[in-house]
Amino acid sequence: MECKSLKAHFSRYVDLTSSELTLICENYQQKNVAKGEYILRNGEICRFEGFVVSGCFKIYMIDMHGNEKILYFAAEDWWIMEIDSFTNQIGSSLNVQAIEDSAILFITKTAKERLYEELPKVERLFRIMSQKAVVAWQRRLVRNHTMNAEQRYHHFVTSYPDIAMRVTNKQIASYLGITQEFVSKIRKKRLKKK
Amino acid sequence: MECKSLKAHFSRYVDLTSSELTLICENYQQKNVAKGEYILRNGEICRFEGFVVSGCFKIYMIDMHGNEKILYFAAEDWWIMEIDSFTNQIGSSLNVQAIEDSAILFITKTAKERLYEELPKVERLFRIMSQKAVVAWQRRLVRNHTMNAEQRYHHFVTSYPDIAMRVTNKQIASYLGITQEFVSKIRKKRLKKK
DNA sequence: TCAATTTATTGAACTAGTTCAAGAATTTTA
DNA sequence: TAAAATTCTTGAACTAGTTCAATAAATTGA
Repeated sequence: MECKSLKAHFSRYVDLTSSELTLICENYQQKNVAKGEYILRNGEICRFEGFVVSGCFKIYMIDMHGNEKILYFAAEDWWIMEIDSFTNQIGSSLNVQAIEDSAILFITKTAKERLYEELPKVERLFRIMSQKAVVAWQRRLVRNHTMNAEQRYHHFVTSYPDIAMRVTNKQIASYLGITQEFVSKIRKKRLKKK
Repeated sequence: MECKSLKAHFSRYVDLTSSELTLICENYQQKNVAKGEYILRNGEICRFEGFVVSGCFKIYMIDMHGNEKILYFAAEDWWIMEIDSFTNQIGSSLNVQAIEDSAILFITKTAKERLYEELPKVERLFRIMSQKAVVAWQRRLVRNHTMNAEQRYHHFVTSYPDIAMRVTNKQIASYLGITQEFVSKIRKKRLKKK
């Protein structure tokens, strides 16, 4: 199976022989997901862990006011999973929806568990990736506390220019925790400057 | 060595025999930290991973305006570490300071690495704990996006009543990402209601 | 291809939270 | 135990960001 990008991704974190990489990747299956399709809905139990090969997803929550709050976007080389729901087989609090025609590689819970047993290095791999994720979430929280909306918008479009071009302003607003209208005003101000 | 609370903490995540627990805990050393003392400063390389036995710490960053931004408080049974700095031996972006006379159990990088080799279950343990941490940071971000300052204050004091009583309002304000003055106004409003 | 729907823009009125300043209360230090 | 330092409180003026409403632009669907 074609799983080059996943192999490259894993190799960034842990040294793996090519037979180890093959063993790991044998557990992943490819799946195409059409734009608009959900691969996980709030309340469902997450039975897979996915890696984006192509396309883009939004991962969001519905807040207490019924509004969609985008937690993050997942394009090529990003993970889509609801760790809590996947590990503990409890209802998911997140929704994962394709915002482009996409392809993912996914692994089931059973296969993942077998893989952890078969190859303990996989524990290390996911430990390291999770620790990286913690750092990233901490940094995002600090950015939210120290930067104003305009600075956060600027940070987003310069840090993730590819994503910024592929998603709507409304979605960027939701991700940044501000209103669509305010994003529009920020953009107007930025256009003037140039 | 006395390391009951650490053993109990580990046992919550992975099933470990008492000899495994003992093996793990042999790698931890106890240390007393006086109020005000730093166990890690911005720029230093984090050479340990700590677990709070008693007392309380604040983990904070200095933002672009020179202001202290508290990322979290760590009291009994919480971890104090700078994952990024510890794992990659790069300069820390965080400061960790005792805000009460405290005692911690800590492990050095060398001991931690040996432990991962000796007992692969430790990889799993820290993988699971990191994954829990990711979920917690995600939830906090969503709370920041969906709740106003008053609701966040309320959430904090009801979720962590013990911490709320031990830290100053200024510190709570920093943790919540609002001003000290506004916390004062929220408190006034809440007192009136009762 | 055209109608329907969603998204983007704009402005005016508003509000949650900030800033500044000054005095009161508490904590720390010597 | 007094002096010094920090924290807390309060009010007035301000501002970043919201809300609402209406129109324009873009996207989607049959």
